[in-house]
Amino acid sequence: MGHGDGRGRVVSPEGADDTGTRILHVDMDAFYAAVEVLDDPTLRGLPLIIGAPDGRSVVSSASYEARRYGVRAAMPVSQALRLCPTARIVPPHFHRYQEVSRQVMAIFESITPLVEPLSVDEAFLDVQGVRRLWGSPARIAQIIRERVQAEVGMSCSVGVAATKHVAKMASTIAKPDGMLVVAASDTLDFLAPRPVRAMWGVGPKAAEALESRGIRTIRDIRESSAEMLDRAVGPALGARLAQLARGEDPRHVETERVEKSVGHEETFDHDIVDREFLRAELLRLADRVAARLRRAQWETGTISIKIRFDDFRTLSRSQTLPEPTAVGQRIGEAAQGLFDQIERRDPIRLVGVRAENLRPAGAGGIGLWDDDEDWRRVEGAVDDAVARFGSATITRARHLGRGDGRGSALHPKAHGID
DNA sequence: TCTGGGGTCCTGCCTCGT
DNA sequence: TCTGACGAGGCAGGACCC
Repeated sequence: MGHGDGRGRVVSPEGADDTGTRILHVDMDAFYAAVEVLDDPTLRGLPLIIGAPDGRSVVSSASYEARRYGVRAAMPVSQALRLCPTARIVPPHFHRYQEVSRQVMAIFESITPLVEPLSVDEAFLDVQGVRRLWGSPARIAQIIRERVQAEVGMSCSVGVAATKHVAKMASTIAKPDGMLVVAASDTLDFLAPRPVRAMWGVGPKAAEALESRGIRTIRDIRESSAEMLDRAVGPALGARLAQLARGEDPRHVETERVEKSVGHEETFDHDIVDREFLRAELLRLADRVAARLRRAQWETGTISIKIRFDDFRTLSRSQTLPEPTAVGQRIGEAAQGLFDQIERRDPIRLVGVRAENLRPAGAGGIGLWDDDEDWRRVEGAVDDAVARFGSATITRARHLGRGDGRGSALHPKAHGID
């Protein structure tokens, strides 16, 4: 296993025992912040908060300098600034993060074809079949760290283990800029003392449910009965945790992933009561969803909407369509229909539209759509809303409006939105 | 203090057809 | 013809992940 390198990092030594390992979990360190530093080196060493500076935005990522003040991802920006008043707020540049992500993933794929990206900044690699080419898993992990640093200019942390779950936990412990190798025979000793909250899939609720029954560590999970775990977190999660606690994880590295749903949602700068405006917003979101479906050549069989009220109560409504579609108008009408059935009239802070039950276009659907007609209708609805209210929120809605990949000033990419 | 946006998965309840 | 059991699928809500 690993040890500190004298600079507070966890780095397994050269020649660490990696017997029985084959999975690497590579996680970029404070990725968004690191990309911003890459593009503007004057930011290096500063506490950075990646997030929109105004409205109701939350922290997307923070540099380690900001994390020292307690700043964490998903924290409201206003709260982060109270903790670290000297932090520099940098608005996110998601397209740039995708670009750098492709560079990093290309390095992984030059090592092994078995790469499973989990998000823009992390991936699992199965290196079992490329040991002759590159060396042992621990050696490959070291090569990856060096190449990412040399070719992209950023640091990453790597966990090396026999299973995905342990590799992921190891990389988390190794952060930042570290590497931790857990030999297969060390797996149970590695897991035993760790808190249940460190397990993948255990969030605040599940952790509380387990801890209230005296189950605090992974060893405790291993020693708990199936019935006890079932009562605490339900049969599915209970069985999974028991398996992971025994060091078993049957999941392979999957290179193919099929999207199961596509959606868009938006939180307003201020809560909205006006139903017509909200209906227009649903239409706009539906149009963006439809555009993405068409680009991917998918159709949707089920539409769902999400509504969040000012008190944060959230509800969803869904409807299976008589025929699958990728037409913005049909998706929008379904979304509006679902919205109209909601009786509660309190101010609303968020609306969302999601397409589920996806299938390839033309596989029995109606297969007709017209971007221009969709767009004219959305534009008309937004125009109506602007004429009636003229608020900043509506102006923003107009700018975000066209999601079909055409247009110029109204093109979403002109505003950094995909 | 005041909580984004994009997703996946699970659970419980209900309806419907057999 | 009525009734109950059962499975499948739709729907709503929530936890979790990055």
